[in-house]
Amino acid sequence: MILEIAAEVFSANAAASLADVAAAAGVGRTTLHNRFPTREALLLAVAHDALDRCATVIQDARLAEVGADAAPEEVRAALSRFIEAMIPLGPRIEFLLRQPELDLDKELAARTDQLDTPLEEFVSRAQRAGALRAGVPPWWAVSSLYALTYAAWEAITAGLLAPRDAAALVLDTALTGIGPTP
Amino acid sequence: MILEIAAEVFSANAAASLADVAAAAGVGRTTLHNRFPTREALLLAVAHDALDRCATVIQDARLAEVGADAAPEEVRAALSRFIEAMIPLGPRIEFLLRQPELDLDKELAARTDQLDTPLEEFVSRAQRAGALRAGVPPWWAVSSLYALTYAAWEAITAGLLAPRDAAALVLDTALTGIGPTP
DNA sequence: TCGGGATTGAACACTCATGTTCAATAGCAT
DNA sequence: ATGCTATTGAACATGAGTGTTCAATCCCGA
Repeated sequence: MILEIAAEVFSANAAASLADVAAAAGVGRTTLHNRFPTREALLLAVAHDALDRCATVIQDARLAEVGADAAPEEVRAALSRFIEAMIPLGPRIEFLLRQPELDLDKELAARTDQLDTPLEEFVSRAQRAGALRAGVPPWWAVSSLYALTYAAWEAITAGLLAPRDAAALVLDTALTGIGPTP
Repeated sequence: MILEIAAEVFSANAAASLADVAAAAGVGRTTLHNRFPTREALLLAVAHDALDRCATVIQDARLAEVGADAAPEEVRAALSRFIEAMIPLGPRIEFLLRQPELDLDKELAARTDQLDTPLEEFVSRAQRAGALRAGVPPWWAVSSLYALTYAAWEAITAGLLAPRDAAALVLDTALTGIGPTP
């Protein structure tokens, strides 16, 4: 619980003090120090929690069940599950994006890479199945998905997009783009 | 010159000290203080410089010349000009993304909105011309373009993508997505 | 060569976040 | 009720960044 609030506070202000975090979480600053001895420990804990949630989302989307012979509808459904579940993680993704110092941590970097692997393999299989376009580098497909999902999250916080519509919009844009219907 | 370096330093570490910036820029800390009296003044100057460059890019892309009767090739060419010119602004866009406190500045927020307007109008005209798909909200088309362009910039810095290939990749993904070729 | 503005390093006071300690308190299980 | 643990506010020392001042120096045009 503290970790989610900390993610939000640090997202809104990367230089927020621990007193700010404690106040936002409704606990004393001493308590915060008891659980996370240093500022860096707190930042790492928030980051690992965020990655934990991403891992869960990827698991729950059951991308691994989609084989190289899957029908396009299956791929679409799996992607939809993934996007739908990623969107609520917006504040945590925002935190990871806005704390570039964390990129220097080897363990976090390794975990991030680990998260991308199943996604890229999924894309690769979907391409062989003809459900995603061949020729697109899997890492780029994954990057695009993340980028569009994050853009949707931003639009939601800006009040431009209804949360219920977000996943469909991202999926549609990712799959068919914004070009003319041929 | 100082502003570009400052953008890079603050992108790599949002909490960088003014001494860090001065050292990276190869000037004394006193000189930095002479030009930008306070830290906030420096941050605002960097942000305004970034927005200035974005405005120039948008001008130079000559989106306004593309009317509601433009051919798809014209629209594609204009978008290509825009994306191509945006990519070198990567560090500055990164700076704007990673300094959320700046969002609180009314003037900056107003300028950001002003920048989006011509883009959204361009999208709107291109949709009427049938060169972009109707039904996609113009603000979302613009958001998607930004998101994909930024993703490409990240890929470049990660060494995954050749700078020369970036614009074509973004344009292709934005227009036709990563779904199967129908 | 000379003069003036810009640049610089050093030093200073000030503020603020951090991390620590400690005694008081609250909640909870026995 | 009793004892234990977690929580809390207060206070403190420390370190780091900020903004200021000033004298020394550099650079460039006159």
